[in-house]
Amino acid sequence: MFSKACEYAIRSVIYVAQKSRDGVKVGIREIAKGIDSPEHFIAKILQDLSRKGLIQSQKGPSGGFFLDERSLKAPLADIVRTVDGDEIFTGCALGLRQCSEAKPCPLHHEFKKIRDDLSHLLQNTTVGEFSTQLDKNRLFLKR
Amino acid sequence: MFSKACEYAIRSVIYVAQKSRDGVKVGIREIAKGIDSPEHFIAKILQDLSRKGLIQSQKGPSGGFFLDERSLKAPLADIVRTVDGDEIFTGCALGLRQCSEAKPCPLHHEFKKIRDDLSHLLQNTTVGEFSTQLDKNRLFLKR
DNA sequence: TGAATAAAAGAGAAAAAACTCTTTTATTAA
DNA sequence: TTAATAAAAGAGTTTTTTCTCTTTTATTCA
Repeated sequence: MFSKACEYAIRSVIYVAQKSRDGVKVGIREIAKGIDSPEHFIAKILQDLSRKGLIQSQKGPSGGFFLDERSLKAPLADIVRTVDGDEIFTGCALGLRQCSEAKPCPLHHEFKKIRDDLSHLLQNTTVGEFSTQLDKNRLFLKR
Repeated sequence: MFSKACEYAIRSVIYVAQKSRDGVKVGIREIAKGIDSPEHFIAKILQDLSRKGLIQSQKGPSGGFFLDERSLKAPLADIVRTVDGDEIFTGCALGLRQCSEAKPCPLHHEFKKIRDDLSHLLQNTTVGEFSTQLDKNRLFLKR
């Protein structure tokens, strides 16, 4: 469904969101431990998200990653699109480049619903909305 | 969503299904042209499906691939499961190994619906059911 | 029976994705 | 103003996926 990079990106950002709500910046090592992922790999991914403004960062002592108000309200779709492109939102299930209403692949019509549901889910879910449930151990980001 | 191999597999099998309805066997070169895919690559994939009985084949002159009655009625889910495993049917959206009702990832509950819809679609769609629409150029398998 | 045909099998090469390690740059605070 | 810290950047390696080429085996039919 999503690439590994994208899975890590979503988990990282949700992890950072939770910490940010308490005004805490968090280092890459802690994020890696918090979501059980390869440290250097997610470093690259977060650098990318940072450059694109989906996550904030600060260098130096007491630095780390955090999310500003705006980023906390961003939909997960933004993260997915940045890491994986919009294949998942618009691509053909069978890989046809020109699949469309006019020239549909065999799965086109049925698949549209599923893709749309997925799009809406990702578009209507924000990065910051899981903090409370994570605090209460009703949701998990690792294992 | 699906791997390239799986996309080609589905397109190949649907292509062969259409020909099989007319009792025609079809060679790998024709399939490759018919679905616009790399010939040797799909050869491997079809060999695998053949070993597992999801497609039939015959060597030698006037040989080729075809589908028997049973295979024509098989759900697309069988093809997907054979090529890509059942990650897509049961895997966690965020890549957690132990994601479950009891220990859900942040997307678990919402995602379940989408995954279930996808499962049902693939389970209720048979390999052979597109032939008529393909004949009428209402559906397409390449480009 | 033997030449032609077509899938099966073997053995890769190329490209992409996943992951690692090292060096550099920016920032803080003592 | 310097030592420590932490992200950014650069430069890989490893693994997986995608794709290719060659040889072998089975089958047909002339």
